[in-house]
Amino acid sequence: MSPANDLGKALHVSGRRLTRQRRLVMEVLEESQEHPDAETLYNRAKSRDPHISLPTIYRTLAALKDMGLVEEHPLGENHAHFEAVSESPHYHFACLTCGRVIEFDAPQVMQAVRALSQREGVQVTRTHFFLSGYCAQCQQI
Amino acid sequence: MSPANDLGKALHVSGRRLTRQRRLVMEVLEESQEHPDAETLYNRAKSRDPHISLPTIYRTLAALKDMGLVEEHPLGENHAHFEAVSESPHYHFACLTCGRVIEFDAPQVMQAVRALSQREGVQVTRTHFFLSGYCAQCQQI
DNA sequence: TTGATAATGATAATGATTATCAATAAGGAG
DNA sequence: CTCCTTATTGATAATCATTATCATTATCAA
Repeated sequence: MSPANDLGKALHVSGRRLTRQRRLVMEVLEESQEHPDAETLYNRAKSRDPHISLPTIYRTLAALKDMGLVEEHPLGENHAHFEAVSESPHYHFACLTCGRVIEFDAPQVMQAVRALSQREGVQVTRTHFFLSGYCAQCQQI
Repeated sequence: MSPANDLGKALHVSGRRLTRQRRLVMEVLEESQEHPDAETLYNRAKSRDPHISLPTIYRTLAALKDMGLVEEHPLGENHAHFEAVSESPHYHFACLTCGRVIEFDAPQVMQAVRALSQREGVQVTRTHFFLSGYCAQCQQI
C-alpha cells in the first residue's frame, strides 16, 4: 500500500521509511509554536514515547531537513533550533535577555538576495537572516 | 605610559591588558582577506609564536568581539568564522561546493532591520545575514 | 622596581552532535 | 499473510568545537 499522509509520501519518494518515531518527531514539531532545540524535542517526544532516543531525534531532523520539511536556525547560541517549514518565508529576532523569539517577514531580504544573485551569478539555496538584541520589555530594565 | 596603538587603547578602556598574544591574533586577523575559523587563526599565529595556545585564541577572540573589533559569523558549518570589523557593514554568501565566500553589501538589510525595530519596539544589536548556495563556477558542473 | 592581578599555557571538562553496531521493524515480493 | 531484505532504532562510545580550572607568568600602575 502506498503511503497515506504527506510525511509518508515525502519519506517514500526519498527512499526512506515511515516509522513511529519519525511521525512522532514531526507531530511534536508541528505542534510547537516556538522553535525548539533538539533537547526540547527529545523531551516532548519522550513524554509520548519513553523509549525514543536522542540520536533518533537528530537523525530524524537531518532527514526532515534533507527533505525540505524542516528548517534549522542558528539562533545565536551554540546549538540549533528547528521549525517545521511553513508557506511564507519568515525570519527571526531573538532577545538576548529573555530568549523570546519574534518571527517576522521582510520583503527587503528577498530583494537583497535577488540583487546578489543577479550581480554575482550565484544560485542561493538557503537564506539566513537572524537578528538579536533586546525586546521592548527587556529594554526597560 | 599610555597605550600606543588602537588595539592598546581599546583594551585599556575596557580594563584589559595588551599582550604579545593579543597583538598577534589581531595582526593575523587583519592580514586575513577571508574569514578564518579559530583553528586556522591558531595555526597562523603559531607559525609566528609557536607557544601560543588554542584557548588563548578563543579568549582573545571573545575579548575582541566584546570590544567590537571582531565579528563572528556562523558560516553554515558547525564552527564559527571570524573577521576584523571594517567600516562598511557587509554580508556573506558561501558556496556549498567550493567553500568560496563572497562578501557583499545590501542596503535592503538595514531597511528591514529598521522596519522591524519600529514595528516591534526592539533594539537590534546584531544582524546576521548569510546566504549559501552555488557560485557561478560551481553551477556549471 | 615592585606588587596586585590580568593573562597565559597545559590540561581537563563540557555540550552538542555524529559514528558504530547489534537488534528490530518497515514494507515490497511472492 | 508470510518472508526477506534492508532501513531504522536504541545504546553506547566517539568526535568536535568551545570553555573552565589552575598554577605560573607577565602587564602596567604606583
